Amino acid sequence: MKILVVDDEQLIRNVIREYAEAEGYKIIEAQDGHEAIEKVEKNPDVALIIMDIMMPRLDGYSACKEIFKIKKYPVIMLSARKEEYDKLLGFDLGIDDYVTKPFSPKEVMARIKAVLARVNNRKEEIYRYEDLEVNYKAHSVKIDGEEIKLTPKEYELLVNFIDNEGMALSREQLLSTVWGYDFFGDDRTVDTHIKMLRNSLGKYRDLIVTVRSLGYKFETNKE
Amino acid sequence: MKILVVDDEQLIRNVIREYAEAEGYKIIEAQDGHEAIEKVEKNPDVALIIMDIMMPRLDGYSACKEIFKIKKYPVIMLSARKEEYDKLLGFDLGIDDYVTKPFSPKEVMARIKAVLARVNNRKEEIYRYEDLEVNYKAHSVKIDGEEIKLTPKEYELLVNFIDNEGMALSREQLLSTVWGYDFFGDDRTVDTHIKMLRNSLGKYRDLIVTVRSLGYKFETNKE
DNA sequence: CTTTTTTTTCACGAAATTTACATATTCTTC
DNA sequence: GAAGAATATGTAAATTTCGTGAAAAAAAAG
Repeated sequence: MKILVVDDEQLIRNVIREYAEAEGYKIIEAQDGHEAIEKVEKNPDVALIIMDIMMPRLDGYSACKEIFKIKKYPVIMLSARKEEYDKLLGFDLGIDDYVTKPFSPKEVMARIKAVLARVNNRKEEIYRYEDLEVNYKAHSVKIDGEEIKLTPKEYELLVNFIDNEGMALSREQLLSTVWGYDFFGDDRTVDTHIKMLRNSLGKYRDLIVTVRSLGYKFETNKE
Repeated sequence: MKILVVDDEQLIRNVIREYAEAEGYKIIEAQDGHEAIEKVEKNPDVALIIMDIMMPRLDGYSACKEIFKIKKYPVIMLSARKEEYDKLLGFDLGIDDYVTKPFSPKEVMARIKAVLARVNNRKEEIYRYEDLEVNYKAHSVKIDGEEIKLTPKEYELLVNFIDNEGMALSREQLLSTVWGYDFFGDDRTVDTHIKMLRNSLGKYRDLIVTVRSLGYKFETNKE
């Protein structure tokens, strides 16, 4: 999970990097608002932004405003003085949390976790097609009311297909979204998992359509 | 649904009002403990009280004591310093949640929702499934009418599972809700406690289902 | 302060899952 | 309908994840 740390003080960036990397997060740094915007554009998959308010060139508020035009990212604000907090509330920018300097690294880590947990907790729907039912909350799949057991990869694959219903996905795409950007294995691994997922899907095995020379797609006949 | 916000700082009251009304809640305000008691007497149908600890005239802690004599309302406490939590916990007043200042409006809203959801799920004082019985008030668990002894962590875990029946919970989620958001230990600690809880649950050990590569869920077959 | 209970860490083995790869099958093109 | 290319399938080895017990650490009780 990527975190973008925006602060003009290198010491602050280093401290957060050290602690966050120990927790398994990937850190990207920026020194000011402008650089923050650039980094977000290059790394649209950052999960959280930690942003100082007072910075040269472009301050934290303004940078957030710009960044939110691209996408509404979760943000934790850093600031030196308490009064700035009141301003923040007034601005109603949609800041997720706020930490005053000086802070303990432990506190920042706790807040990072808290914000990410809250943001990630928004799955609630159930996907249905005929007698196929995917319950995201329960992490379960039912066919004809009977729960079928999927391995983690099968489940992730299926969810990814459903999220991109009707769209052909290349093996590379599937590898990078389901397996992760750091997977260095064989393309054909996908085929094996498709095979297993199809078997698990039983009478719905044909929802996964082979797109020759490209990859696969999930397609229902509902129109 | 009515929420009573008790804080001497108008800014805080305004912020909470603004966010809560956007979510469809009705807000009543009070500036101190005495006023809070008055407002509760006038509006006995409030669904939740958000209360600051440090206030002039009558502090939040004492106000709660008085209010609970009327009725046990769900309460979220606000406080400026962390040490104040410990006091709260020590006094075991039955606070549902607490938030440290400075807080993010979103965090408070998330907690409001969580507390209300939990309270609504607990209309009954006792959770029952077949011969499993959890008495929230008494903090006790019975199987076949026999009380079983759970350690505090086992009990908290079980209650958390029941509150989220059917939902797959990651180890991180369990750690942050049962252990607290500032727990910095090993993920696998959860496994050990699951093991112990399962052993304690005897014939109901299978109600706790492992969700491979994710965590665990509490699942009954009742439909 | 000592004893007891509870919590946490950790490492091992078992079980489930993932991967690679060999072979079979299907599809496309001519 | 044959050749070549791409996909499907079966198998077994490699890896990951989980359950468990034991011991260390921490907290609570005496």
